[in-house]
Amino acid sequence: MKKILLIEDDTDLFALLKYNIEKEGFILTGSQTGKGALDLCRQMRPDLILLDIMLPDYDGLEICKAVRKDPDLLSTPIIFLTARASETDRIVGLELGANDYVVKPFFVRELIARIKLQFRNQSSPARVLEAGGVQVDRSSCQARLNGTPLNLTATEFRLLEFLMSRPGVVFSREQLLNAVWGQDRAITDRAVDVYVLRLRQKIETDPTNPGLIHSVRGFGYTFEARTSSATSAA
Amino acid sequence: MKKILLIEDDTDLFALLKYNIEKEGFILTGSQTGKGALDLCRQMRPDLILLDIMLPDYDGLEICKAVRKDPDLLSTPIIFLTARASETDRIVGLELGANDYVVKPFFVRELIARIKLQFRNQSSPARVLEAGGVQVDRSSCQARLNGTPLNLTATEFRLLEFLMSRPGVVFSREQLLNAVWGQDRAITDRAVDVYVLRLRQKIETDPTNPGLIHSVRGFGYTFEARTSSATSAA
DNA sequence: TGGTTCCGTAACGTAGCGGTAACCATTGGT
DNA sequence: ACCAATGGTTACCGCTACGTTACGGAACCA
Repeated sequence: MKKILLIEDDTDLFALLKYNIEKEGFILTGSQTGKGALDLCRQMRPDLILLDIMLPDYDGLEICKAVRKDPDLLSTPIIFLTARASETDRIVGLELGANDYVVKPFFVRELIARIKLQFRNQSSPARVLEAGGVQVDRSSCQARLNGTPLNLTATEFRLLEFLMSRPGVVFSREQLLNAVWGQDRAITDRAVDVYVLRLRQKIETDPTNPGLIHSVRGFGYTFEARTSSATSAA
Repeated sequence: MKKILLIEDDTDLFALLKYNIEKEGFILTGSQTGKGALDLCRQMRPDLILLDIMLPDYDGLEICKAVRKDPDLLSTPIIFLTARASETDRIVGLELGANDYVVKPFFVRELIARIKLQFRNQSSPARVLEAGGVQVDRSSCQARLNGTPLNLTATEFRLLEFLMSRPGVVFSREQLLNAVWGQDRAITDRAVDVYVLRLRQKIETDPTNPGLIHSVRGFGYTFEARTSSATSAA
């Protein structure tokens, strides 16, 4: 189930939210101080962050900024809890990457609705990915190359799916291990190389394809369907 | 500018929203009936849809469903305007692909904030630095000079990225070693010089460029895109 | 139990990156 | 004008990072 991180210093509100959110079936971890919040984030990798903007020791906006700078947490949705409506301008106006906010006092059901909204919208992006003649159907776990089915293994599929979910973005081996294999697995990063090789052999059979999975020396791998453009390494 | 489609039957509210939304610089087209709304959508391809859930002739939810089925409109964000808080459950609960909602009566500023939120979230946080014709894209680990890709090696890229992250700030060789190479590495500071040279060769090919990486004698290096102004050293 | 598929590691070859050293150019002080 | 110090430039070689192959174990199926 989805993991939610709640950062809120008010003990009463914290308890209230914890009770109600867990009642909805989410797993809630919380911090009542801003101090350890960021480390906690990196550790638990929440699916969503509820962030009080006014913390005794930290500004919530600072935590938000820090999260957006961390490549691993970058796409984690953040919902702000703010005390005054006037603060919404700051939240929205600045390029912080806030995904939503609620103004105190709010109905718990309102917050729950917005949490669910985030998860809905997250999963909405295309059940099927397509680029460079490769189609990945998330619901049937089937990949096709120009219509003909590819026989990918589970790991191959997840790797391809993850790479294709953000075309052009370079992922380090460690990021790929975390995303595809899971964080705790003790796995050599060279395993990534082997799987990239296997994927390449399966999806780049077509010689017209200029290459879809690109190595970026010193950084990692990226998926990109290039039309016929120039070289790129970096 | 962004085009917004407003579907709302209440004449007063329609006028109020039209006035305020256009004041924010958005282009607003509207329909007071649900009937032609879908065709209007296909025609104008709005960047966002504001959809009243209670229309005299149509259910707003039906329009939403239809939009989500149209491949061209599928990813257009929809914000619902709903009369009762109890309706939010339907909006969120069903797999309609609503992106957000506001409950009437609402503050106009609240709606405006949520509109902006949609547009912000759409474009994932800018991970690109730009100055003096040089663009550094952190997510793709690619640097470009006036659009044409530069072939930077990993170290070159990180050095350029770091220098450009704080334009005008002078960094000592030691600071650069710590930031780009890591703290523990035992490396001669002259290595920095070599990499600055290599960077210069790659990004200052254009003779119009007056120089982007500047040496500050006795101190270190700085990145600054100077128009044509005078130099200034410590 | 045997066979097959999948998974991850180990090992090897190679291209080119990375860092050093050495030399040259420039600056600045006296 | 001289010298010292700093920075620019070049060439060279070790070694890292990656591609690739082969192998052993685990899981699955019949």
